[in-house]
Amino acid sequence: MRMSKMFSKTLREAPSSAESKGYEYLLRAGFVQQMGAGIFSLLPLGYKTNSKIEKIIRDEMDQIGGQEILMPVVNPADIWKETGRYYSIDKEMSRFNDRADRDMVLAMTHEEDATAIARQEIGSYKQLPQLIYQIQTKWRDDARPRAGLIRVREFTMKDSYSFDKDIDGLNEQYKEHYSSYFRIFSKAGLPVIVVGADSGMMGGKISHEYMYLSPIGEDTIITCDECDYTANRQVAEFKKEYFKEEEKEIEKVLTPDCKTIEDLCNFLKIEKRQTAKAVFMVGTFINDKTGEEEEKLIVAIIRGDLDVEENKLQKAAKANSLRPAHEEEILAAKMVPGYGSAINCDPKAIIIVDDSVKKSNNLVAGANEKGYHLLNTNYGRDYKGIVADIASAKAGYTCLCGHKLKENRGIEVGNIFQLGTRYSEAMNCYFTDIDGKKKPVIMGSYGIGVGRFLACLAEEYNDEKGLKLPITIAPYQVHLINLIKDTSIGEKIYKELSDAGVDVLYDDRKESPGVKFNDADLIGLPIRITLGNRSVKEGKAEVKFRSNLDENLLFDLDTLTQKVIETIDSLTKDINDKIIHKELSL
RNA sequence: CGGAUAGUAGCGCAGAGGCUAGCGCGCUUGCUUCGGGAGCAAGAUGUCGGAGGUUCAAGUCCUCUCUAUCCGACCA
Repeated sequence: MRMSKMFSKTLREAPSSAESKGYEYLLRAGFVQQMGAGIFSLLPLGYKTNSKIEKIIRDEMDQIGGQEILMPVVNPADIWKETGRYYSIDKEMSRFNDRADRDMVLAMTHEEDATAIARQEIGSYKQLPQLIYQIQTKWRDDARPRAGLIRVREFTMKDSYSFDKDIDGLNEQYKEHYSSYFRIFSKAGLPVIVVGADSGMMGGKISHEYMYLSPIGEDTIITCDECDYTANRQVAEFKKEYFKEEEKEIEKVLTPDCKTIEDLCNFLKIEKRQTAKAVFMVGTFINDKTGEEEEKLIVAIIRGDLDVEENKLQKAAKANSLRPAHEEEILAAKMVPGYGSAINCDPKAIIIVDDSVKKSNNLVAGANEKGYHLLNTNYGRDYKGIVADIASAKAGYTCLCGHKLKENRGIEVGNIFQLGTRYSEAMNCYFTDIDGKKKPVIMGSYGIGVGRFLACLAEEYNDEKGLKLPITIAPYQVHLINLIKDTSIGEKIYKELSDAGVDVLYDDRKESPGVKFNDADLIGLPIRITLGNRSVKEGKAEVKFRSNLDENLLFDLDTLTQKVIETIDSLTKDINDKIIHKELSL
């Protein structure tokens, strides 16, 4: 490609909307352009990179037996009504009516589609296992897109769907994806860690997320260096210490102005772990069949030294969504904010008790009366509820193995889910097994956000001058800069390299050297060849690596193409040598 | 959806009642220059986000609205 003909231009200053380095460079180098909130176009450089990422993904998916298909973005709402997600997913899924007033949706994921396709094609165990995948546009009307390409509304996703006759088959395909994803990310040079995850609205059981660790990430990942435990905070477990003593009688005490646990502890001169606090939420419960919504007050009781993890709470309460309760709602259920507990509350409220509370006793809790608390409250004796782990893990807490946990921010670039029969049963996707019986197909679904993948690479590979993407995914392998007025040598080398199959970006513009070097730094192609009078006079070209601009090599012009190909091979080999082979045992 | 900020030339910004809206970069033409964002000269570019209103006079004040960004709620 000749830079003189290139569609996009580079920007000297960052557009004001760019707040992360990676995103700033993607904009300035002309990889992407924003169209609206969370809506982007990929310009030629961005699209070339995107295509290289997709190729790595396709190769890997094909390798584990995937067959590429393409499903529609626009779906009849019927299939989404079959699984109930038409009702359970809120505004994030966009809906409209077609000319005949039929309900339509923009598919935000394709479990429904994949299942609808599979039920047509699969009838016998002899056809299983199967794996289909697609790389396709998703629209998710996120309430708040942010951070450039990290959280967008329209994006490209690789999603694959596995179909098996039994759990062993599912486990097999799940493990294949587990390993395959590591190879995909490492081939592109993106460091990721895998974490145990919440299966969220997918509704399955086992699931993992692939996280790129970055301070701009929106997920919190809990890890243990000692036993390699890693989990999204939404599901992370930790070891709680319990304190049991002889059970004492409940006792009401005056505790003026003690609306927070801190005030209460200072006033009573006790530790936070000796208290039980109540957190009030309102959960929405949706009937999958009718779409009817119902709201119920949820009271979460947790020991004062811990915090509630809303995701865990939502699961324990089996709620569709949660929001903080308003004061009136709390009062209506006979509880008092600031002095609340589950004791003598409205029986219609759902009480979820963290196991820390069940296993401790004689805790100080609210008396549901302004200015009063109760000493020595005990779960079981004084109130009952659903016991679950609803506590949020934090750095410094103790891992189940006994060591200290750490926390990091991360960006989810991929996920794998075991769906089981959630979709096949709901959508009547059955096969006849060897024993002649009809059984639901067992499914898994596996996603990679392609645009987010690119965004993460841009975050990972940059410096104060611009991008420096790895050779496996950089839009071009070589940046050829001609500084000589007589362009004949530049033209000759450009042709030689191109003919030899090298991906070259040739700066043939009539620009000053400074402009050319700065643009080359910004776009950051891995290998830079500079043709200048100094070296060309001696029959040589200068070669630099974007990853280390201080080192300057001289290659003979006669053998340049050959040497460049060798260099490309060696850079590629460096990355391939670092491909992570990791297996999951289930 | 709540809170905050911002919309003026392709990009970054100034102009905060006064008559013809500016600066830097970029863009166009010419000459010179040619190894780290060149110099000189001559140019072009705006419905001041939109709609209403106040005023003799509105980028400038008021109302409404749209859009974007950030914080939060939310997030397969």
